[in-house]
Amino acid sequence: MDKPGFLERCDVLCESLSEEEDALTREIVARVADKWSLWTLSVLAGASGPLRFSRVMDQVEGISQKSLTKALRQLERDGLVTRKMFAEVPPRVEYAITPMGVEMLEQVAPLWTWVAKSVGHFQTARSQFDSRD
Amino acid sequence: MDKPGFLERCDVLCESLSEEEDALTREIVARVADKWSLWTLSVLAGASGPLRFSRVMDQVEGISQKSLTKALRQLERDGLVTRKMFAEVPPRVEYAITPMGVEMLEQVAPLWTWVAKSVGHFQTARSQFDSRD
DNA sequence: GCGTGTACGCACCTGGAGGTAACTAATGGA
DNA sequence: TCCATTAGTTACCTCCAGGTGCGTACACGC
Repeated sequence: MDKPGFLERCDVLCESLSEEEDALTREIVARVADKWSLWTLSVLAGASGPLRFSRVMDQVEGISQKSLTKALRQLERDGLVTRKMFAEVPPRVEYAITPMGVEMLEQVAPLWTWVAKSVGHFQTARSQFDSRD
Repeated sequence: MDKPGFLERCDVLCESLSEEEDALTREIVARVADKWSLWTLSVLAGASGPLRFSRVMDQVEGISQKSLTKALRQLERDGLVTRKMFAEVPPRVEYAITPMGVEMLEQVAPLWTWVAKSVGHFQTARSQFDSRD
């Protein structure tokens, strides 16, 4: 079996990263699979401009206030989203995606579409496995 | 802000999936971020052939027996890995990556390398955020 | 006889993710 | 006067990932 392109590229890259950088890389990649982060980001990407907290919450169906707050904070901390507070009452806060956030989504898209396209393969693989003794 | 390519493609794809297929898609994507699954898969990809359980465990540094068993079972169930048992004592079991597993890694590679390449951006974004009042 | 090696399964423990519900502060409308 | 609104925060609870450690079956070399 040949060493696939994945390893050729990644081994080299990973060796050049410090332990701290490696941990951060894993953390960022992990965010892709987070239940809410990517969904939240894609809602902001799909909007025609900044969105208020409650507008985001409407579109990310099923999310709780607490989880949305947390997801947005993390995205903001990683520079994928901006947060703008207005000194009004009732409070108004607007969130927008950054160029970095857009770039991130673009990187995830091929993987996502491949999985969605291959969903049938996974279903049959699973049912085959499950119907064994 | 323009609707990025991610959504153009994914919205269409996601609408054509049943609720069950959509859940499965999310589950598979989540596996990418799993602490051990992808690492395990890449070890099998990098080997020149099938590997015994303990050989995999040597290379996936820090994993526990329990977690490796679980990761391999999931990968097998999803058709990304094959498991061959030999009726010997002491027991021998060999794991190998499937073509589907290789394909999966190839899809993940660009994302991973992009993140690793961008790790500096994330570091500065975080330290900026953290040094605010 | 006795330790060694193998690929687990099982029981127990811990931390973190994530849900619900209640509280907040100031304003404008009924 | 009373109430809804908004973007949180906090307390409380549950679930699950994942770690540790132990048991196991049996052939082999010493």
